[in-house]
Amino acid sequence: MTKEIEIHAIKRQSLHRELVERIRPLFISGQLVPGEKVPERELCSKFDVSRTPMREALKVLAADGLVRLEPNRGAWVTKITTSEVQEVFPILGALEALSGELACQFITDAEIQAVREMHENMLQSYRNRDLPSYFKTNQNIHHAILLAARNDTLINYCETLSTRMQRARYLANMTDARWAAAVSEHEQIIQTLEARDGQRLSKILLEHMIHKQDSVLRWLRSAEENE
Amino acid sequence: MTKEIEIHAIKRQSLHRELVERIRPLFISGQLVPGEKVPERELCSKFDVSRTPMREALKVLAADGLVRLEPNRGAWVTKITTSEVQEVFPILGALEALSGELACQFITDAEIQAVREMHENMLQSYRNRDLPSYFKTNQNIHHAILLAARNDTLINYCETLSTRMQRARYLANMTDARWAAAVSEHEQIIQTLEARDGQRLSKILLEHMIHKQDSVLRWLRSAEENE
DNA sequence: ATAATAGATTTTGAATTCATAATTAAGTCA
DNA sequence: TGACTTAATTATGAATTCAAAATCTATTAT
Repeated sequence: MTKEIEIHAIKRQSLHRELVERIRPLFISGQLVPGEKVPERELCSKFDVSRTPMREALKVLAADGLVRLEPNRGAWVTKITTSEVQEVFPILGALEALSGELACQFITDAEIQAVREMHENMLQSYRNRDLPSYFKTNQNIHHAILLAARNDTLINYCETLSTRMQRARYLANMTDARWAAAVSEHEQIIQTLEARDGQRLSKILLEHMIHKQDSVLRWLRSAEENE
Repeated sequence: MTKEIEIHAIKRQSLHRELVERIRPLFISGQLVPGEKVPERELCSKFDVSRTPMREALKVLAADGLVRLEPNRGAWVTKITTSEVQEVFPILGALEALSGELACQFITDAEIQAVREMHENMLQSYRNRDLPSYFKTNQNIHHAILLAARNDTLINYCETLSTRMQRARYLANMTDARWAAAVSEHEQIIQTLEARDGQRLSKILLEHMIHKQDSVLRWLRSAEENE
């Protein structure tokens, strides 16, 4: 029996694209801090590229709202403001609601199974009070549902907005009660996904997002106090 | 009585930003045709800029999905495919629904009045069977509602997606029955806005968007036949 | 004639260069 | 000392340059 050889088109990357992909995580990891200047020259030497592709990448990141370009004064990491949070979360809520609706239509049984397993892992992280691990698995679950929506544009939009909001590390500020509530919300999410009840899933995801927004706003307020 | 002098900060623009704003309309006006190559050099000489800011602008337009960058082969105007339409309209629907909901919260009486006037103008264009004028007023109405949502991020997203879809000039293909239905949907939209019924408005806008999607898909199918 | 190859030309991506704006440092005067 | 000027330095934005890739053209072989 001959096995079909899978041919993948050669994926050629331009430097600016590679840079965008490699700089984006720096916002989440905290290496690029909101309110501070983007060290263009430093990034160029770290990635060993000239200023041209780096500046192209910064233009794209600016279009995504991760940096702000001040004419003749360079690029600055955007701050997370109350008004930004109040703008972005409703959008993210509407889009996650849509992703839930679509996911229920298209997700395979195997994928549901995989999400259930992620959920069990997340529960374990919760029991261990392992916040970083909980956070990662949590994200993986949302990402899996998003993928199941089979809509690349939607994936892009959600990820861009998510990245903007993830820079607020609100989880560090989450109360025990809120954490417990989030876990129970997730149990609902999985059950509704298993039942493939799109309408209900979209509603739950929207509420989940509103709670996240509240957490972030609370975190913001406490962060503002401590400065 | 002394009148307060209004001071506006000096708005400095970078070339690439100016270029993005001036190139975007070329997609709607049809000067940049889906499937064709973006004539980089030609655009540079038309706008009298060097390739650097032009290429920066193209990177941003690519992030918006208006052009596709093929490594070492330049930029191409993205085609409007069935799958793209099926991806984008549901997103646009969700976001317009959100904008309707928010608009009902924030819109002023004066703004509602202005929308009502635009609507009357649109009715006149409809009676005159003046499609371009109808199209323009139609857009103005949607834009006014979007503005009333008081959410800049939402405005950006809706406009970007709208631009992508407007390149499909489906209106040329609209049947008389569909045109009449669209007008009556608009009458509902205005009434619901006047009643400030956010829930209902978001539902109507979503349905309106689904009908638009149908029109575009029909247009696409007929366009495919004629090639 | 058609297909294949080699060379010339053009286009692209990215590094470099250069003028200008912004910032910092040094100097001047009250 | 401290506010104000001015010069030096640095950073930024955009034009230019240059190597590599793609495309086009001419030539040769079948």
